[in-house]
Amino acid sequence: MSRSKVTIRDVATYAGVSHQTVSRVINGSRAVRPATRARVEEAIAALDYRPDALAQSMARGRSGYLACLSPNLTDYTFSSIIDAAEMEARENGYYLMSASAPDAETFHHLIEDLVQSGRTEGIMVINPFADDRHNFLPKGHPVVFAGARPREEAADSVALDDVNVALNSTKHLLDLGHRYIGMITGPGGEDCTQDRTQGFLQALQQAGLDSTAPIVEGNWLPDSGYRAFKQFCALDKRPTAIFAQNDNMAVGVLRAARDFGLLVPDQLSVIGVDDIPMAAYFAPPLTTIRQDFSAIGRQAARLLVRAVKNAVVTKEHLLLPGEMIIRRSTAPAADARDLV
Amino acid sequence: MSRSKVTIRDVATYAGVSHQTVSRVINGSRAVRPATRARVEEAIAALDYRPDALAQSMARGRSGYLACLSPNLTDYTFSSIIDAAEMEARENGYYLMSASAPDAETFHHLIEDLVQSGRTEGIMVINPFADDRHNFLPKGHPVVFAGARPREEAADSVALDDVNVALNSTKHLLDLGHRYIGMITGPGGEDCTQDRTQGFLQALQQAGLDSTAPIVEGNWLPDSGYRAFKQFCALDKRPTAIFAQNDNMAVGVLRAARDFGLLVPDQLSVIGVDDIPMAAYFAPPLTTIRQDFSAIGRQAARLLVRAVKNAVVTKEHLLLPGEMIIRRSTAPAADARDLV
DNA sequence: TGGTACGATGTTACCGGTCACATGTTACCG
DNA sequence: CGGTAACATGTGACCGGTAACATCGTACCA
Repeated sequence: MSRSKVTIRDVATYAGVSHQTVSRVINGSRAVRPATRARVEEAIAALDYRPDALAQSMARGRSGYLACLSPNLTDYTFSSIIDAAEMEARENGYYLMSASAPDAETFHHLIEDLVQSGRTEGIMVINPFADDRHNFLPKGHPVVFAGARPREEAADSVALDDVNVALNSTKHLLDLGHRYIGMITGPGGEDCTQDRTQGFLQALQQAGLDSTAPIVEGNWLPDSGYRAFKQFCALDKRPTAIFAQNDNMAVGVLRAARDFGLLVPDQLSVIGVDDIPMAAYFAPPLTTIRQDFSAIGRQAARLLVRAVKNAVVTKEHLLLPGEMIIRRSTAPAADARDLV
Repeated sequence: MSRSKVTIRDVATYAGVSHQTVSRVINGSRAVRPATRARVEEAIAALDYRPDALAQSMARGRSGYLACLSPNLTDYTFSSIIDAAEMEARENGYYLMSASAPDAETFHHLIEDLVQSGRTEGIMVINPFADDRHNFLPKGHPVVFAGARPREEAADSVALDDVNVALNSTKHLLDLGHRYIGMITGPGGEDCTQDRTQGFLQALQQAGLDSTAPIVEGNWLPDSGYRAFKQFCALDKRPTAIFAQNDNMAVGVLRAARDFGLLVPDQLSVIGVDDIPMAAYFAPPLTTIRQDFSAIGRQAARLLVRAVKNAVVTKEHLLLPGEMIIRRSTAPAADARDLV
């Protein structure tokens, strides 16, 4: 009942000390005699006092909040990064508040309102290079990019080693004897798409294959994988293996193959990227490259906290490795199999 | 450069008015002469002034934040609710900050720190009755439950109409001629599990079947569905259809059936609940009851905002209907088919 | 035993807004 | 033309903490 109105001065009066001493006790200052501390703590308990976080923030000039902007929250890859980041932030004494910005305009508005107004001390941006939104980023404010390498060096970043991941998945297919491999990419403008494409082409080149491999652009969603499959089928020569730049699209391929009577992996190998939780449950279970989303989130939060605390430090750009998870959607190429 | 230090009084001086007039302009008060307003706005632009959100919150006594606590963020059902709630909150002038509380202790601690300290004005709790965490909820503080009916009437709530959803899915199986139906439930302690179980039994009863149907407890995750399938197979008489209380577990059953050489839907029908985005991509595509997570989130946020604004209103308890999505994992029972 | 340093505590200003109220100005009316 | 209402603006307190500095007492050392 008296709740929510009891202030630090009430406690001070009750304990017979000055409000500053109460403040010292709250903040664990050593400069308080044990007896005094005990009296204050007793008063705090008696009055059920809780420091007002807003007033603290105001006085300290630190809000204690970090922000995380992502295109949405429903995508597993985003939400799992955020989940980890939030915990890491909390363990470091910060709250992470996440907001989705489906479009650049919302993004701009959020930056304006979250950052410029001092609500947040630092900001984490997931998948920042899907459009021109990174241009709106505030100068001189701690920023970390998660899930994509930054095009500029101005901020810390944590991302999957996309080039190598693509390189390795493609190599896996090559090792299985596939010589004509199709790829389904993410939207062309995205950094991540470009890196994975680069890795793919690099692997082909290293194998001495010309890079006339068929490439279809998707949008990360299963249905675009489904449609891409149909495009591959319309080609004169159908690829014997498909590298989808994420699991969602790979799953679309799996489904399409089934619908059109093509056996995976016997007639077509499929590999994805991410290792979404359901990957093992499709038919057949999906071979993929696992991303450690949790690590990405935690590292990003850690870098952000660091940037917030020490104004100037050299920027770090972390590239996390992927882990190949071989399930049953990839197999030796039909012609290669004959040789065995 | 001068950024972040320019205050309302700087603007006032620049415009030759009092700080209070600037405050009026910021807040869109009508009581400012157009000419004055123009001068102030000019000053604001010239100085690149942005009101300090913290100071505003402090002075107004309102933080402008709502909190959302959920067991985690990675689960699609949670993240999609939160995503929608966050947007709705934002459209109503609030920020929603979400935090995951995997266990009751963390939950308790978060409540303490987020609510009691005045950081947030209201709190949304997703899936609140998994353990005793709801006992920690603060009295006299706006609360809304999302995703589960509350056991007490003290707060608003928005949830799927679990009883009817279960009733209908079971009826669907009964209509297909199945007479021996197995069920995989969520953890026994959860409200949602209990409601869905109730609907299931109710449907059986209405069909004049005794309720000796085999029931196995799962944990909402695919693997528990897989294991449940094996338990069903160990029975003297194997069910011809399975109602899984969520899609994840249904997917586990699909996978297990395939692994053990049972054809779905020919030899076994499977139905889930949720309609996760991937539901259409399994083999076979999963029949399920769609939950409108977005509506749940938005409604919950709307109720919370309402509760925050008007201290006392009668509590609302919204029950949203599910939508049956019939795909290919359910089919007439083998014996019933013979009759056709 | 006096001076100094340090530990414990109090005092006052301040963070950057908003609020309640006072004051000044303009307009309207009898 | 004086009085009053409505409008426009200014003044000072206040929100609930923290920071910087002042003060006081005591222990230590020469």
